[in-house]
Amino acid sequence: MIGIEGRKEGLRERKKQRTRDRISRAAFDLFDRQGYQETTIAQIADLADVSPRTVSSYFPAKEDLVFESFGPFEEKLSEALDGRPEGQDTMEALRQWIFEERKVWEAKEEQLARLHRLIDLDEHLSSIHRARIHRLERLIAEGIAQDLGLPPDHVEPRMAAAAAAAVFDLLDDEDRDAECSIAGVDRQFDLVDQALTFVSGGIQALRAAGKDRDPAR
Amino acid sequence: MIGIEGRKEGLRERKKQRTRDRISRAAFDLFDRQGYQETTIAQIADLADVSPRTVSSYFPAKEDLVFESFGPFEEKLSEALDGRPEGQDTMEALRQWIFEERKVWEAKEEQLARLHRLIDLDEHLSSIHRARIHRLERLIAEGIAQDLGLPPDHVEPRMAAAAAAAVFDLLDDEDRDAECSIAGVDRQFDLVDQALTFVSGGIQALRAAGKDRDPAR
DNA sequence: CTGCATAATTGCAGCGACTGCAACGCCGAT
DNA sequence: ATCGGCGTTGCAGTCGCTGCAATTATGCAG
Repeated sequence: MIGIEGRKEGLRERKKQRTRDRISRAAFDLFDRQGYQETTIAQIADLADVSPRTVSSYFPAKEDLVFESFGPFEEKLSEALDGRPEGQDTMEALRQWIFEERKVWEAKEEQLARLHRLIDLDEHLSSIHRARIHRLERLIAEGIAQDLGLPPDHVEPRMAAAAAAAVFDLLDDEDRDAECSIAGVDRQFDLVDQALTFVSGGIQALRAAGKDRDPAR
Repeated sequence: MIGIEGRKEGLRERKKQRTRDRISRAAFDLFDRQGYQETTIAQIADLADVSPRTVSSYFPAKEDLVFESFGPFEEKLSEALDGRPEGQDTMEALRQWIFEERKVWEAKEEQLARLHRLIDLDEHLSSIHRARIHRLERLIAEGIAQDLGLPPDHVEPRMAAAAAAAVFDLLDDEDRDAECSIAGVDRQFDLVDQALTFVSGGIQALRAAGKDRDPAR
């Protein structure tokens, strides 16, 4: 059945990928032109030259067409935080991770801008986007709680994580304003740095000040 | 045509309200028993003894059945922040508002707990919930930005607002663990106090430290 | 009490997203 | 060339939701 296990898994796979791309492309084309809600699966199928059933089988939910483009965000952050070097705190790991990912984001800059504009325009998409960011926030909260030796649902780690997770919104906003791309990238760098420093400072202060109060929770 | 304009608008209104309640009750009954997704509009209609069409006309979206129970949250917070006394900062206004609302929440404690458990169990509901909280966050961010004399999309106000908005999650968690209701209420008080103090401290520190750096954005 | 204007409720037809199932056709390993 | 399996498709059906038009209930004027 299988020749060499580790083979490129051949022509079939590639064709499948191309179909997936065609569908995705068609979708964004229509989304940009008519909006998300206004675009039907049937239209996408037409433009991609496949049957509607096929679209649904590649992308079980219409939203998947949009959010797949972000890539496996959560997993990546999770790995980055889990695999951080001994002694490095979560905030620093987060900062580093963002600067790593920056390269990827720059490459997809234009696409990301489109994406965010799309999401902003649709309430349903916005909701999902919020939920996704919240999941990142939870990861960060876990990390910080660990750093501070507190239970993961403790107050401060969660406040700090919320603040930290807000950098993603900041970055998203930069994407949205596509024109800023001149000095944009460097400003993003500054922004993140500033923001995360802010939060770290908060955590420090907290660590010192919060000791005399018995921990809630 | 109209007798006394300012009348209680009478019996019709009351009946309508009762119908709305019946539908809502039926819905929660089924949601609790079978889950949100698993419950169909038709079932709700049956149990409430109305036609499916009627359910949809009272609650245009299925989710509305769930989130209406929260009341006009956003509007209330917005008013509270807008109408805060001269000289009082946003954080303090928020704190006060939460302590005001606490009475209302206590009254609906059990219902809120059900609500949160329901929301946690369903991805779609969770998304919407996140979006709702995010809207509160934006209100807070605006307020803080005003306090600090910064544009509303500036870094620090948003970080601080994110942290502040996280108190809602804290409160929600308390609701979720319905058993804690013994010391629960007071602990909520403590929690909020602690949390908001934390954020306020952050803002103070920020105000002092951030002055020498030119404002990003 | 009667009739009437208005409002609430309903049924119906239809759209769009999505799913399970079964058939069909094409790729590629043998 | 053949055959097994996978990608693709069509079909039928479910569910949420909407617009429209008919029907029923309600409250008020006379």
